[in-house]
Amino acid sequence: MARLTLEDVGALAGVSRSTVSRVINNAASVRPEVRARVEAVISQTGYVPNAAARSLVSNRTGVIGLVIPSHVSNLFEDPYFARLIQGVTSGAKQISSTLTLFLFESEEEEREVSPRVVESGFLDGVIVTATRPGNSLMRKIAATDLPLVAIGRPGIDGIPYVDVDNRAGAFRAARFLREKNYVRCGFIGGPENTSTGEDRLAGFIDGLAEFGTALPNNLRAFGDFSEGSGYTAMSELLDHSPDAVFAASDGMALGAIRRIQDAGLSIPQDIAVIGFDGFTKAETAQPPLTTLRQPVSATGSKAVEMLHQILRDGSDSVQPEILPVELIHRASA
Amino acid sequence: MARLTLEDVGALAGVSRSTVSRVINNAASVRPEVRARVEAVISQTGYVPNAAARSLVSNRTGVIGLVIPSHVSNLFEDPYFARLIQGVTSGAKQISSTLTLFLFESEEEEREVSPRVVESGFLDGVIVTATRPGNSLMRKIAATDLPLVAIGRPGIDGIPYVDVDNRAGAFRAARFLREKNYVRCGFIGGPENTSTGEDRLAGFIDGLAEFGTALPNNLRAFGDFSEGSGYTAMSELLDHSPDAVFAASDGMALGAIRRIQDAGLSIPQDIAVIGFDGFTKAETAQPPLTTLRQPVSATGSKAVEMLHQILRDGSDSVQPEILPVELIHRASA
DNA sequence: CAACGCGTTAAGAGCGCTCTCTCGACTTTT
DNA sequence: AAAAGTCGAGAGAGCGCTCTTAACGCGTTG
Repeated sequence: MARLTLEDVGALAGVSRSTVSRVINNAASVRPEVRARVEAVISQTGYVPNAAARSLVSNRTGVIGLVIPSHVSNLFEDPYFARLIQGVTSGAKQISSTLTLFLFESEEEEREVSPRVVESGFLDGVIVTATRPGNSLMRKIAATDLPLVAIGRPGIDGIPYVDVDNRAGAFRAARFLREKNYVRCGFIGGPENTSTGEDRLAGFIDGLAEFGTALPNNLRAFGDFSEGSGYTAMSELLDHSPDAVFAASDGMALGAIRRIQDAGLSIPQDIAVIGFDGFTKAETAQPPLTTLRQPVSATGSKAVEMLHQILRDGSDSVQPEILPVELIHRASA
Repeated sequence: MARLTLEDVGALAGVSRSTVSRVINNAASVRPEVRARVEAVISQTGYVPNAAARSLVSNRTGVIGLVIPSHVSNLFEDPYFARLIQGVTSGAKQISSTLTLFLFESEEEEREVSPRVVESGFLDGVIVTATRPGNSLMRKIAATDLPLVAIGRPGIDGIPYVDVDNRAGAFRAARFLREKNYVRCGFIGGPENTSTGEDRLAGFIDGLAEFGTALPNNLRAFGDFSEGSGYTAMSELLDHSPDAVFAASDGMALGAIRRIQDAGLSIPQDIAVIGFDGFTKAETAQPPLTTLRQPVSATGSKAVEMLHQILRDGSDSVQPEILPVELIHRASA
């Protein structure tokens, strides 16, 4: 059977196309009895409005984009993105939108696809994640009038964003370690040119400073959030005998644990370890990892919520949101 | 500035709307000199055709859906899906389509969203993954005329699908263990009502049978592919003293390794372990995991390719594709 | 030189929907 | 009881595009 149109449904219900349209859009000015008749026909026939026709005239597609830039493509296996996508999906469901994913694997791809993404009117708005300050993709999107929400502090003013309180979390980690009287606290950070990397470093330094402690350069090492990079970074730190380490991701913390154990040292007796993320793999680690749990899924749904608000009320109405992180105390520190 | 239309571009180039349309769609019958003039205007103005208007008339949206049913939502953090999504995305890029994600968290959601997914004409086709035989969502989609490709053997006849050769992989694992003279080979399987679960079990049994060995019931245990479930399943097997174990996922293999080590036994001396997946976490395990590497990303892009072929040539033209898996020999077996 | 064919372009219709405008029927007001 | 307002529903326009059809110039042919 060919697909039904509004006109067909109207004919079947003995009303005009306009009336059926009104019923579907829950508009007023339809007698309850007529409405019921139309609804009956709709549910019997299984009529579903044509999305393209609808958005052609309404300029709304019910589609939001989630943009994941190329520089994280190798990190995409990190559960972070899975959770984020789950959060965004569930947020999208709330506002009866669907999610389209823009996953770039090279900067070249970013350049090519961008006009199509942005200009075709195919999207109601986009969420850009894993930004690095000055990311060109974000800058380009921001330059258009496509509604935009960033996940993580964007490098550009005036862009609404959701972030977790990386700074407070790292601060908390430092305080926790100092209160337990660890005196040589090391740090394994994420990439320095990311807001997440910067904030977790800054928060940790501040937290130590609260106790009059500094973070010497030789107790800092950096990775890319992955377990392998944590292992390598820990090797560096080991030369300077820390008695505790705060890693800016659970993955790196796990790498660090492995490195420490490979050195024949035990956790937390010789070196305490704290991670950041709160993923399941932190629970089942040996020893279970003390970590700062960030609400990843909530970040995703919050971003959708903000986007929805912008779509409704305009972008002036929204403020950045900073979601709290929580210290989970387990055996590793 | 308001968005340009074909008409505007035509006016700027001194031609009609139709000609501009022809240029954009690379149709014949446009004089090179006119084409150049139009293209110049397009690139100067940054004109991008309106997606909704386009698909209203052409009945093509350039959007394909990836459906991930509810029963795996708790497994979504498994790198499998990340890789699959990467594969699908890159396949979609090849055919200049975009990917929309349908991620369900409950069966109720599956029911509600399904008409919208399927009937609105919003999708050119869908890829349904992680199917269980008789999955109602798949059945429902198959009943419509929306082009469909399954990932993993679907329970329904006539549906084109891509799968990895689970059976041959498991067969290979059995042969590998028997050739190394392990005599009490245990099995940790996935959910029994999944095609993946079934095939890996059947292949393993066949492989053992090749050497005249049976797989007794007390050397079989089942999990849900997750690490925790592997740990639990291994506990059961331990009571029946296997000297080798084949786990139907790397996650479960890692859980099994942990369980074996917790029992004070060593790998592979006391018990050999083989996994299935070939994910990075298998490499960095202690000991590194021997496993069957399946081409997940390729599975995703292959599925898109098949869908594209169906879109072009009709669904009669495609045959199921079974992608090979590869034994990666490491220290655990 | 009229008739024809061909390549190139314009004009027009129409995809399925939303939204404004209008009109008719009915209710309220004075 | 007539004028005014209110509500319900239909007719029509038009969103921006593709595709069919028609027209137009030009060279070729009998």
